[in-house]
Amino acid sequence: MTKATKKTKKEVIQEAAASLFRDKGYSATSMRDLAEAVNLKASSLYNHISSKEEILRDICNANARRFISGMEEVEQSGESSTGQVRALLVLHIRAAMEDATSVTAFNDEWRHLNEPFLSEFKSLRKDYEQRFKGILKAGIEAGEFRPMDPNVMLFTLFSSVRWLHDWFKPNKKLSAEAVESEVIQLIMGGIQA
Amino acid sequence: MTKATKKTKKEVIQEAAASLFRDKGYSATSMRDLAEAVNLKASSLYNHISSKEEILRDICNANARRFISGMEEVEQSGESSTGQVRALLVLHIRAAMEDATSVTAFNDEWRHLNEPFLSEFKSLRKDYEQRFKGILKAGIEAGEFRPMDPNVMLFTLFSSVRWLHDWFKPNKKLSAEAVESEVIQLIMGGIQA
DNA sequence: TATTTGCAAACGAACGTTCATTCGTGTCGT
DNA sequence: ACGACACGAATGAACGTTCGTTTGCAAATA
Repeated sequence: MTKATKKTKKEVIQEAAASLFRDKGYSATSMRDLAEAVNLKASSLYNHISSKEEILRDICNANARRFISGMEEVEQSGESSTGQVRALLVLHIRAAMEDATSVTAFNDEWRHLNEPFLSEFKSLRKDYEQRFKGILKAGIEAGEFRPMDPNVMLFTLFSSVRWLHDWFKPNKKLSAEAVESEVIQLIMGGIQA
Repeated sequence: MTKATKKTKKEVIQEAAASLFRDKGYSATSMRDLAEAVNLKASSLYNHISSKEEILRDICNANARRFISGMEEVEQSGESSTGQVRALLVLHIRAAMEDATSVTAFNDEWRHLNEPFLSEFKSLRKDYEQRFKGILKAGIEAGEFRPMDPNVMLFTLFSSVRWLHDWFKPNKKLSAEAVESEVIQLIMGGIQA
């Protein structure tokens, strides 16, 4: 073993699930698919997890935590609006590239949560959006960004970094760092005054 | 009524399906859900369509046609690279706003196609991407756009307009025209030299 | 020995789809 | 104007399959 940290079987299952959710979607991924991916039978999964939805819930919560704590760090940084947006872009881009499977589930599959978790999740998400929008508004008022509808700005920013987990495979010609810097350049160039 | 043509039941079913596919995803939408949405029983649907997958196929094909014919028009326009990209952005934005449900299925659910339709679709998509990328490369070489990896450019453009079908609801404060012009401004500002 | 893990078997529910049948409507030949 | 007939549309019942999950028990691990 080259890896020092030993993964629990539960973590192995969660990662395999995230990968299947990305490739086929939550609904189209069966517990038998998942079991096969971790060399078990479907019934054995339940020694480690309590339901299919719990897996999705854990994935969504872990990612929500990641983004919210990143947001908090940015808010307390004292940076300019430009610096804050740049830092948030880095947060999104790194997450998409380092944890592609997990972020996909977070982005695309959360709607399959059941209540009350669905509402909880949506409210976390809304909160994050509001705080992001606040930064954009401040930047517009400060004259750092072009005058523009902050909603359009916000969702265009969000979307621009959403393709990464879908299409990006690092290679010789195009490193992760290069992608990061080019995407940021492109987007910041579009919003700056 | 501006539209003279009466919708066939098949079209009604297709539109209801597109809407359900957007809200719940293809896999999570059952034929009984769909039947209920058009006030029928599941078995009755098969008087009008031949399978669940056929519905998805029709949605994907209709949208593929739309984008490809738009691309052909742009290629023959003799516009500058800037003008061509701008026209393609309009194409994507209008499609997302006028046909939100259909475009969503097109964007997100095509992977549930079975062979051989899946491969056919992917090859159409690839072709479209290559032609779009060609325009971007020409713009870079002509000095109209910043020197940048064309793949990063391409996929960032694609993604930027993908939020529209998800989030945009026209209202008094933000018309479709305003969104269109602001998004274009933002993106073109990001890529122009 | 006590606890954790895995598995075969089985569960009810839901899935997409097929089938025989029914009902209404328009079109025949007469 | 008439019954005969074809046809599009809708239905309830049922098909075989797959779904997520539970159960009882054996093997491994502590």
